[in-house]
Amino acid sequence: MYSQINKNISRYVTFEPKELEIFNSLLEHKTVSKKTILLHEGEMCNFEAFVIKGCVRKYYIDANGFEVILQFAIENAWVSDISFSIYEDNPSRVYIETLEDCEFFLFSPETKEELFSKAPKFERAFRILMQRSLAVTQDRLFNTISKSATEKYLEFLEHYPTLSQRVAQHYIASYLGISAEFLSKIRTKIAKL
Amino acid sequence: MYSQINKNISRYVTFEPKELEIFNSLLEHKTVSKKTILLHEGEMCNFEAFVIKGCVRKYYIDANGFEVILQFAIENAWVSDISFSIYEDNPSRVYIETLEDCEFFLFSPETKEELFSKAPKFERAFRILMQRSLAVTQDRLFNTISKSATEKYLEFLEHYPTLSQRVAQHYIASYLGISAEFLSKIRTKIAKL
DNA sequence: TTCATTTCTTGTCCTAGTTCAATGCATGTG
DNA sequence: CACATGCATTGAACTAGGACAAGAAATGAA
Repeated sequence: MYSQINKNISRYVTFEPKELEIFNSLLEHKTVSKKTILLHEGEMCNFEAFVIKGCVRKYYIDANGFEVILQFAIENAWVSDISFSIYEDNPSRVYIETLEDCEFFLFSPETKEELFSKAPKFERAFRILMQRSLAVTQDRLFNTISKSATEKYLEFLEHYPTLSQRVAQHYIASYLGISAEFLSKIRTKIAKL
Repeated sequence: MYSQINKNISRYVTFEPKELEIFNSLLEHKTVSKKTILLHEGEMCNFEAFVIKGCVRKYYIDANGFEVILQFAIENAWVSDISFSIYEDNPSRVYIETLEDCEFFLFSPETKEELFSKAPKFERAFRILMQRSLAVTQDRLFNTISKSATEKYLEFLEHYPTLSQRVAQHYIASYLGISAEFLSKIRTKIAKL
């Protein structure tokens, strides 16, 4: 049950069995059905979630009412809204929604603190996870700015080979920052090659 | 001399004078003249820099030879290439260049480790800094995807009021992900209002 | 002060991607 | 099963922004 998350958290920092025990004891296990919104815009995000099974999307709604998907999180990924740390008092601007039936491990900010005080090495592990998310996001920013829609789509397929089967195309379009219609045209063009 | 950086690092974590002393003793002070490249593509980034004075840009070069600016760092900001943490063995894909005469405090990865072992609370401070960078980058990704060039430029002016005076316009264009010519057209249109 | 280099502006033409239908196809639900 | 809703496709018309070129203005080095 805990092997997935323990493997994930141990990727860059090695933990003692005892430390992992503390970690596991603080996790909350949760099952959520498809199409459930875990976090609404305007709420405070009081969790950090590790996806054991399933798929979620994290998205903003822009000034014109369009959804912009910031992240897909599938098995072994973390999701949360960390933007509260920018505008400390302000509530979240993002939505987090399950796209499939999901299974999670959850943390509240308080239990995270408890973890850090009981086993300080986790501070380091979470710093490195954060660092990796930043690197991924920077990479995506670069791609968004410098690549054509077709290039972005092909790269997406390479990077998330299973995802294109699992989620609706218009979500992928939204993730890539292009219209659903245009993605469809790209796909027919690619298929003809 | 150390008050700026100490204020910065103490923003989210409170340190004892002794801890700050350790921190300061590990910093390397460096003066670099304008137009110096601190990090070339293909090198390992062996520093994390805090800008005391001056301005630097961090950029990629895309497949067509175009520069894409990922970050401007001015006084009290941190710059580094953290992408090494994604592709552990791979060297950096980014350049870091001073745009003005600059003064820095520098850290090597080794001294950072030394700091963490001597004063573990810094692990936390750097985790939170990382988290903030991630939030800023996510925000920027959202803007890049969902806003028009004009909106992005106006927001840039609001967010970095001094920067538009300090750096060449084509750098700003590159940061916004638009062509220098188009930015110029936007500016004349705005001026006519 | 002069010449060279970089930066900024402006115009013209062009294209990648959008918007708005309309249509067909899946799907899930009672 | 039928029907409603959501999803993907296609086409036509449109537009934001890019590419290119040429000139003006600013900066800087000698």
